[in-house]
Amino acid sequence: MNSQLKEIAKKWQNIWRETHAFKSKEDPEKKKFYCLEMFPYPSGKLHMGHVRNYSLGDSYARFKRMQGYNVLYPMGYDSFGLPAENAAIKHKEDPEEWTANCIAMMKEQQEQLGFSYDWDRIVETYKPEYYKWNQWIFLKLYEKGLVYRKKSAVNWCPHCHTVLANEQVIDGKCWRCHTKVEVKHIEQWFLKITAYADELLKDLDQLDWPERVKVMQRNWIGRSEGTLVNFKLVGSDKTLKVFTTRPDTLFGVTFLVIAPEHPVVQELVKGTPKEKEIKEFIRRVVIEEKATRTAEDKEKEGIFTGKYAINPVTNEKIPIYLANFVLLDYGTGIVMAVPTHDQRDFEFAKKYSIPMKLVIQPKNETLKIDEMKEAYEGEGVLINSGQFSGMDNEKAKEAITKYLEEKGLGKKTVQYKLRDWLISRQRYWGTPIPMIKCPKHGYVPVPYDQLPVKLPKDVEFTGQGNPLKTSEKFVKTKCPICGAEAERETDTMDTFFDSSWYFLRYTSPKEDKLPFNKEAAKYWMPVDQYIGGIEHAVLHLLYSRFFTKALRDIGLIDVDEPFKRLLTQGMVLKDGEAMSKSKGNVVDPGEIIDKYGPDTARFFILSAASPEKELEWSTEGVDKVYKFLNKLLSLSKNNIKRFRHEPINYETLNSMEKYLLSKTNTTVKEVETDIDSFKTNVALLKITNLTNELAKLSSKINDAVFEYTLEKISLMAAPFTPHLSEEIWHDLGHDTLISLEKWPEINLQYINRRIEELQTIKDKVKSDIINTLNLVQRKTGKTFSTAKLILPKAWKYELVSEIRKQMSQTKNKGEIIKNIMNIEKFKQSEAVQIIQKILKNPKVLPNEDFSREEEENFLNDYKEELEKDTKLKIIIEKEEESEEQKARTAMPGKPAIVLLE
RNA sequence: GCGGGGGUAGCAAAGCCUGGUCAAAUGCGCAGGACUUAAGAUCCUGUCCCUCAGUGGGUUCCUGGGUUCAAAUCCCAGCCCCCGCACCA
Repeated sequence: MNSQLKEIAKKWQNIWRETHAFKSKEDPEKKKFYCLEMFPYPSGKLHMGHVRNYSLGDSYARFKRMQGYNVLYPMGYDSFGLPAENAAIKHKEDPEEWTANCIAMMKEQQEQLGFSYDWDRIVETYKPEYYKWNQWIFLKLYEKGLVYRKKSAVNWCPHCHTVLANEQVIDGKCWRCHTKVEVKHIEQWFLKITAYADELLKDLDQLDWPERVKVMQRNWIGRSEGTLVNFKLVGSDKTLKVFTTRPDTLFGVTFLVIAPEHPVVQELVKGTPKEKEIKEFIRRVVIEEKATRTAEDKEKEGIFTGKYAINPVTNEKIPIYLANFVLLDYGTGIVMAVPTHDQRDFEFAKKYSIPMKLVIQPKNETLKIDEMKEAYEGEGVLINSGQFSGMDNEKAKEAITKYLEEKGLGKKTVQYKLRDWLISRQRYWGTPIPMIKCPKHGYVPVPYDQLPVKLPKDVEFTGQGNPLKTSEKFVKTKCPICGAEAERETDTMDTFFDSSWYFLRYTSPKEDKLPFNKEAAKYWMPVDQYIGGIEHAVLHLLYSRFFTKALRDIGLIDVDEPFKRLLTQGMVLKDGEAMSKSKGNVVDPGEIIDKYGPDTARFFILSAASPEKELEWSTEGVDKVYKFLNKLLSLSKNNIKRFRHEPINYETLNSMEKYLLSKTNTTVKEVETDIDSFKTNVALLKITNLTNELAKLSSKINDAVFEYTLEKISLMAAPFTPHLSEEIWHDLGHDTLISLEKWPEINLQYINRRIEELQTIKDKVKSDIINTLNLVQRKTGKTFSTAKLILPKAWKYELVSEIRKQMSQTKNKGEIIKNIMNIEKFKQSEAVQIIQKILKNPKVLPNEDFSREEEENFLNDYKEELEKDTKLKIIIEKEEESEEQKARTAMPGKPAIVLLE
């Protein structure tokens, strides 16, 4: 018994493998469904986060398959990256071997869990057959002008010995090793993601993604509309361009501030008496790390350049400062300062005693410069603003911009926070950037027919510098244009390049003419359901969107967005904390599978919490699931003789059988919608409930109904516990695979809400009898042998129906009472009580029309069971119209109970 | 500061969109019972307060208002918590 679930799992996994059950191919006749999880970095071992991710994806893929979709559900490995290289440095291992090993181990665990991947489509990014196409895409992007080289201040991680993209710096620290990043000024390769800024922003609206992910991307792209204003430099014909979102405050500008490292500064101060002092300031500010410089509490520091500019609308001469808070890479790196209406400018002006000018007056108060303790950033009416005075400030934004445009002093413009994507990495284990540096021709792309540029094997891993540089064979090459001695680029690509299009490769993983087959991609794309962690909200998920748009413009695909629907799954916790080695609270999936088998692990991780929420790992919970699954299995194993495939004759069924049929069908219906909307935990709960009902009623129902119900349960459970379901399906006498079966259709004729309702009344009656018995025996010391159940008077049933009718017609309480009082057959004094009870607490009003006979029949069917459970003789009686009843009879739907000695 | 998500019984967690079978699913914990030589497992029952042999009454779903015959659910205001972004001009 103990290992039965495990054995079953192995058995069916083998059968799936041998029959290629989950092989997928394009079929224009069928509706496709592309279900995908973020592919893992192959660390060698699965963790619970993986298990959760893939269990969610697999159950969904299986579900869609059962719904009749042609499902693409692949798996691969994001297998370039630092761990392999670090292993090479530390243990002298070959990164390629190391990686292949890790993949093999990981794949084995995934297979043990029974995920229904089409393994023939495996994609491994470290293989030349894959990264060749990275290089191909790089060159295409280069042709499109989307790749360029630029010297700039970049983030350098001293621990990883490489540069990082902006997206990979979190709180001034490296996303991988959490080392503080440093600033370096070097020339690097960039991808022009900013060319798609507007589209990346706009298309977010059409995505079925969690709102917070969309918000994070919106923030990251950071679009702001504003105005570019030209300020003339005094004593020169140069102009300084300034970006502002507040052109309405232009008349209040009393100084300009420039980022210290702005190139124009050198020019500005050259040969002036202040030159030395300013250069000192720049050095001090710029050398400081980026992180501390942009910290919120950083003291605002500045220095006067000795130069002046002209405010284009007032023609006033205003001083030019440098300050540490102005960022070179946002806007133009030059800011116009309005101390009265910007808090930062206000503080700066106070500190350096720069004059202020009020240009916006709020409606409810009157500001005076001398009394201001902080800047006024709200709305108001313009003052001291020439022809614009008196205008509402929001209107003035447009009016002043228009004025500037007419006079050639500025123009409307849009700014983004999004920066271009720096993809150079000074590490070995990545895709070589296919460029060659010729002394004569500069950087020259490697011709397409020379791809792939393979990673050399003759490199040294010292932990210092880029290992690629140590391979002479790799570095030394010829210029493709002139044939002269030239050097290969030794930078490799950011691994996020690999993961930005891998989902396309799955559609035709063996294609060798292009990165992927256009027709296949056209059929399968976009990914209908994508599942992964929130941590990629602005990394992988943004880059992939960019690639999709770029590849569309290259003409390879015709979709705008890669991932239609996204689920970000919650973390798996232990004792309220994330599992981590340092905390020693890691639960190893391998051990769990080994102990309980894959179905238990899958079922638990899917049922313990809703998918997007955090999940608390619980050993007791796993035990419970294990017991439950064993119970389900024995429900099949112990009843195999009952599976005789006899048709159900509805008319002859007893109440319990009818109840079970009804419950089964409503469950099928509900579970289907629950799974579709990823209420996986709720779906499993309902399946569990039905199974428990079946187990409870097992001996009281006929074989046909038993078989019917178990079959539906096995089908509903198939996406979650596929091995167990296959086994039951097999026990039931089918020779097909349940994994490839259709989702059960519901039989509306079997659905009878009334009978389900009565079932709950029956349970209630039983507990009422038992409770009453216990209580009365304790209090009176008497023993009882008989319980009389008294069904309320017939007219009460009619009364309830009448009240329902009235309530559907009017909402006026008084009117309802009056109408009913006019009906003579109801006993007025009691009727009023009932009506008032119902109106006060409408839940006592049953949904369906009641009939006393129906209820009586139902209770009679259960009489035997009640007698057994309560050890009392049960008498069911009707409360007669004339009879003076001692027991105050309950509302219809629930009989009164009288105990007899 | 901007934006997103939340606050439900001892705990965890459904319900809220689509108001009424909601004193509120389910799980854990706790209590009682059945079975058992016993333990375990399993099953049943109870678990806001009061009362009663049963119908019942009272007070609950962050706080305060509102809409409605009827609010955990809809609307308004406030408090608190979590997350993302942020010297962005």
